[in-house]
Parts: sequence; C-alpha cells; structure tokens
Amino acid sequence: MAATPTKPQKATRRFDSPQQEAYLALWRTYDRLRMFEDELFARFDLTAQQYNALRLLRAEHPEALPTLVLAERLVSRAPDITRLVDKLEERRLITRARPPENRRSVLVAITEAGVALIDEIAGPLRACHAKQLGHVPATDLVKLIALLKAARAPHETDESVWR
Amino acid sequence: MAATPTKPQKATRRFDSPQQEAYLALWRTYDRLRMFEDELFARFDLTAQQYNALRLLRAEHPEALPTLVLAERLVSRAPDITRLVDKLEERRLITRARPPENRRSVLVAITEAGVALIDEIAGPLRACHAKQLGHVPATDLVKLIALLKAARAPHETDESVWR
DNA sequence: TCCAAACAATTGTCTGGACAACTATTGTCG
DNA sequence: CGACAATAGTTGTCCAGACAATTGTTTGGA
Repeated sequence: MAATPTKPQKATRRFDSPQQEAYLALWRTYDRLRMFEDELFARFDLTAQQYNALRLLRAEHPEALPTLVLAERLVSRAPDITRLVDKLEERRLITRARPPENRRSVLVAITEAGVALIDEIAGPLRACHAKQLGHVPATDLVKLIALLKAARAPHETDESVWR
Repeated sequence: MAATPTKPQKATRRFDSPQQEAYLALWRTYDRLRMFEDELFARFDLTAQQYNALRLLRAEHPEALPTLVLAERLVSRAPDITRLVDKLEERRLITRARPPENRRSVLVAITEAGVALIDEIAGPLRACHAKQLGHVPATDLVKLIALLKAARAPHETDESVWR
C-alpha cells in the first residue's frame, strides 16, 4: 500500500506501539543502571549473575541447594549454570557435593570465604544502588516495583519461585 | 560485630534496600520480556541490537549516519559496533561509505533489502509486543514509561540523543 | 611545514551467554 | 529383573559483549 501523497508520514514516528516504547524504555533503563553494578562487581572479579548466585546461597547458608534449583532462582536465565558454579568453586567461594542418597544431584553451598566476600561487598553495593536509584522518591520506587511485577507476571512460570 | 543473640535476624530479608529490589525487579522483568523478542529476531537471524540498528537507520533513510553516531543511539552500549555493522553489511542490509571530504568517518545507510526486512518483521514484532505487554492497561504503560525515564534520567549523558 | 593531539573506526583477545548433544543416575512398569 | 523413560548435570561449540591497543585521518599550533 502506498503512503498518502498529500500528507507525508509524520517524520519518523519513534515507536510502533506503546508496548514497544515500554519495552525499549525498560531495556534502556536496565542498560544504564547496569553500568554501575557491572563496574562495582568487576572490582571484586565477579559478574552480576555470579554475585546473585552467591546472594541466594547466602540466604540458604549453611544449607545447600541443588544446582538447577539455584539456576532457576537466578534473576536471569542461566543455561551455563555449570560453568558459573565451576568458577565460584575454583575460587573456593562455594562447595559442591554429590549426596550419596541421590547421586544425580549436586548440592551447592556457600563457604565462609563466600559469606565474607558478600559481606565485604554489602557496603559498596548499597552505595551503588544509591547512585543508581537514590534520586527516585520512595513512593515512586514502590510504584515502579509494582508495575514491573505486573508487567512480567504472566511470564513467570511459578510465581512463588522468583519473588 | 556479632549478631544480637536474643533476637535472630528475621530469616533472610530478601532485599537489602528498596533500590536493590527495584533494580532486581527491573533486571528480572527485562530478562523475562527479552525472551520473546530474542525468539522473534532469531527467526530472522538477527539480534535485538542488530534490529535496533536497522530500525534507527530506517528512520534516517535514505540518509546515512556515521558509525559512532549510530552506536550511541543504540538502546544498549555497543563497543563492538564495527562488527555489528560488519555483519549487517555482509548480508547487504546496510552499506558503508567513506566520504572523500572526511575520510575518518564511515557513513552507514540501510539498503532497500534492509528496509524490506524491517517491513517484513513489523507485523510479527507487533504481535510479539502484544504477547510481552498486551496485558498491561494503557494507563499503566504510560506510568511505567514515565517512571523508567525518571529512573534513568540522571544517567543519560545527553537527554536529546536517546529519547 | 611538521609534529602532536584529537578524532573515528578497527582489530586482537578474552570472557560470558546460548543451545544442543551427551553422560550418569534413578525410578518404573511390563 | 531388564529395558526405557525421566531426572540432573556436564560438555562441545559457536557467537556476542567488553576492553584495550592500534591504525588511519584531520586539525591546530610551534
């Protein structure tokens, strides 16, 4: 179909739909804020995803989690969970064990060194979050959190897992 | 410092701060919604970032953009803009040219084949956005977009560039 | 005019993310 | 009890993202 010749398209509508605009805004905002976290974690030789794994294991400490349970609790999908765990194990931040009663699974637990690292990061991380979002009023943060939750809700397979 | 022994920490507070909660919600939501786009673009052998480059070039069509100008308009930072452009050029979706009057820069423009591909994707992409965010009421989308903009505002170097 | 600084992009290299194929272990059903 | 399916991770391989170092080009002085 040809464009109406008498009335040229309004020069480059920026977005095709409100949904596209929202998604791009989400992506852009994530990308901008991520810079701060990436820089922080890099100082500790970690990726954000690695930190998150440690954080989840810390919450279980001193208990352990099966590898794939850990994987599905991570913020971002992790098909390479094995190698993520490999790296943390090499650095002795976590341990792996095959329980004799079910040798299929591998239980992962955070070590004392891992806990110590998390604790060391806690302060700088709070500072980082303040730089990221400290300018947003608390009430707006609450609204944002709620809107984001509603946005992803239909795409969470099990609402109880990632909260 | 030891924890108060008489009153153990409330078993695992999930987030250290509202800012952390908001950031993780942002990350999680981005990750969930991204799946849909990734799957769509993969059907056309594109990444989301490549599509975005094409989309921006389409908006300039038939004009061209210097490589680094394109790079900074992309949603996500692209230190590897050269190779991104390489791949699109190989597929004849864009062209590159060194203008004789300033041989430092490289001007990138979308080809007719590129425009055709974008147009082919338009329909399925709208469907994808509907799957992603179709369940969110329009008024909430507007609020979400505004909150996200406010969240990243201090971290945009030049507000006019990414809109 | 010639050299240094600034600019624009490219290249080398390493690491992480994604997907599929594979191995090992356990459960189950004829 | 023996084969097959299901479960839980691991490995191979490829590609994208990140960062630093480098090349080629232009400009602005000394």
